[in-house]
Amino acid sequence: MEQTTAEKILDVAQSLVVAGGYNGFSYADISDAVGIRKASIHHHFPTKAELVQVLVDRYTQRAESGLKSLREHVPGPVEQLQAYLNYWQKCILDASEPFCVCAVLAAEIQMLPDHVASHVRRHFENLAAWLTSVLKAGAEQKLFRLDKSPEEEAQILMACVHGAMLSARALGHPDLFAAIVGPQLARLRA
Amino acid sequence: MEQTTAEKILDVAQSLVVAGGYNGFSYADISDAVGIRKASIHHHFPTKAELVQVLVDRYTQRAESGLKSLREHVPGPVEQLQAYLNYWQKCILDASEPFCVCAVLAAEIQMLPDHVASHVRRHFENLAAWLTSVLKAGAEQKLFRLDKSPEEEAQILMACVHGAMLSARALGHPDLFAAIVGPQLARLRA
DNA sequence: ATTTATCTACCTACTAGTAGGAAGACGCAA
DNA sequence: TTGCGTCTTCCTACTAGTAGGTAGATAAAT
Repeated sequence: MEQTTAEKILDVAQSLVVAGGYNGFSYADISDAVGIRKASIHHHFPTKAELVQVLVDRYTQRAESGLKSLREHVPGPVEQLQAYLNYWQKCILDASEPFCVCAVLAAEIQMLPDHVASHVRRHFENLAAWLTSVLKAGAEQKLFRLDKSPEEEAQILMACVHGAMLSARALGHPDLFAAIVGPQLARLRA
Repeated sequence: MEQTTAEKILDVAQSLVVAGGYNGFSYADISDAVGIRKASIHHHFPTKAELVQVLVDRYTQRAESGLKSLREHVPGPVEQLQAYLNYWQKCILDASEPFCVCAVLAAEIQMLPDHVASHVRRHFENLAAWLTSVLKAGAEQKLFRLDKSPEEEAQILMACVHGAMLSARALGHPDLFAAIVGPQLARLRA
């Protein structure tokens, strides 16, 4: 077996969350897509809250290790940031993952189960921290020219990325992502 | 009577949408909050899709007339933009409307009823158009210095605003909105 | 022999939505 | 003014369908 049932469930659930948020899908939807009965999903993930929590956890960990390996394997801070933005641009353009799981969930965070909400928040913190460290490194090497502190610039950049995803989705115009995010990177470069 | 039942329903529904999106509330929730029976809501709004469509329509119209009156009654483009950002900053800080209705809905636009989705898209178009015209006017008066076209700068700004809302909500830190959006205005000023 | 994964069958609570009626408000004619 | 029909609003009572979740059996794997 190349992929466990639990992983199939998580994959399907993730794309359903990306499409419509926490309340936008049901166990029946997963059941249909995976090809097992509804009750079998409960065997792997007793409750929906638990399922989404695991899903967000997996997403956060993957993101963290992906970002970490960018820092390790991509030469300079400018290129690291570019690679991050390229990743999302590709995901949006080919519609493979047209939105960040945690961004959708953040929009409805007020009515999310507590555990899910805190995991979503943590992803935002991790991403902001990563951007901060890249910007800081770039500024020290005089590759970036920051108007504000690395922390603040990271928050601005993160907001632009999420906002760009939202605009691209709302206006049904995937190219908007690059059009919004590109100039932001350009303006940071020294 | 100072407020009709239909208006009460729309008000309650709007704050429920802001909190949890299209699938984050039910007629029963509205029923509880307004103090009428579930069936009575169907009298005013036969279907949920219709209710949300009217709600988005009302929201879009209010936004449009609000933005229009800013352009008419606030002296200069810089101040008009500032007033728009101040409005949202106030809404977020006092938690009276901590998120844009259309931004929440945009996040789940893929599974929204068609009519609702198109109304949401139109709000994004309207807002982008307003920002474009303010930026264009400001650039002509040498009050703004734009790196890109007014259209592109408007998209960037709109994305920042929505992203800032999202970050403020996700991180539970309302001040973040101003911290993100403030510098963006500052950098546009000539 | 126990654990794991799946199934059928079911439950309760809730979903959006409907049917039909009661109470009142409206205008209008005698 | 009274009385009549109509329209609006809200109600109780209901429907069919779906939500998340459970119980218990079966079969295979360890």
